[in-house]
Amino acid sequence: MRLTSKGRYAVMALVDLARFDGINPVSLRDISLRQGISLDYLEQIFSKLRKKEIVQSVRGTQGGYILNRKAKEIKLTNIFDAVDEKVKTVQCKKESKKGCNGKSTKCLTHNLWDELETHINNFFDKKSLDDLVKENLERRF
Amino acid sequence: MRLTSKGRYAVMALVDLARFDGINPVSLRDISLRQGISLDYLEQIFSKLRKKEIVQSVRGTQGGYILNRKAKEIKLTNIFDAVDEKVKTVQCKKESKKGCNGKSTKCLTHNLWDELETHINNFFDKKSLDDLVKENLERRF
DNA sequence: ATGATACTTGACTATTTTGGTCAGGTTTAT
DNA sequence: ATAAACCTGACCAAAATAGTCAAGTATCAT
Ligand code: FES
Ligand code: FES
Repeated sequence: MRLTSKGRYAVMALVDLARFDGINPVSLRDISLRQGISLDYLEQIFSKLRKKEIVQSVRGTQGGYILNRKAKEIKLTNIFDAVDEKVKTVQCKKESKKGCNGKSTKCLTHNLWDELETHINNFFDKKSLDDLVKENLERRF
Repeated sequence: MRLTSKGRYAVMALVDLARFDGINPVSLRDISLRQGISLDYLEQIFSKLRKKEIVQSVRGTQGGYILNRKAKEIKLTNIFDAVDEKVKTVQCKKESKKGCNGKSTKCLTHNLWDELETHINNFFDKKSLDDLVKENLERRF
């Protein structure tokens, strides 16, 4: 089970952005430089974040991105969701009664993977962007 | 974050095998047929399980595999470990003080990913093969 | 002895996913 | 006007995944 860079970068970038929340738009260029993430890649990521209304864009010179909701109300779940970093423990559709490889019934371990998925999502549901910023400041001093 | 088939199959196969624990060796062919997993792929998986002493092999006719320890003492952690299904939330080495892309310091979110990794591993540490077999029997009746 | 069954090993490969890059826009503050 | 910054879509190389294939060796049942 690996966390992909896309998900990691998305959170990293948003934590960076959240630290300036309410002051000025933050340009991707700045985030790119500070966090060492490719600008082009960031643009892909923020395009998705904007579509899911996690951030708002400000175009033109001095533009950039700002949070579209309060940091406390942005959970990791929302972020991962926006960039399609899904937690997927099975291949088969959850709703379907069929099993993985087209079998007529769910496998021996199906329930286990459901539990696992829930367990991981719990973690993402609890953590908000605000938590992350605060934890980060604490560590700094 | 996706769970790979290799890990899923390993657990699936071992649950199947554990149900016959202590009676007879179970052949991969049988597991293959019952669980719908390619025989060749199972062989790769069991080769690793044997090397990590999760199972023992019995060669020849009527041969197969048996558990090498009690089902209660085989945790999901051990299984995933054996088949190299690692939980990896970061790229950078844990021990190293350096960051991901060779940066001189760890990133803003590094601590978060460590927490996540621990959270997931907790789940794997708790669940034993025995638990799985029992849960499965309960559901059946 | 001799099949047949089943484990053993290692190489090979197709597909998918990942982690980007690149080229060309459009918008807006100064 | 022009530079900063967002926006879009296509493209691509490398890695990971999910296997297959081939050629064994060991052991049991008959
Ligand atoms: S995981 Fe799909 S059927 Fe069990
Ligand atoms: S995840 Fe590697 S430095 Fe933060």
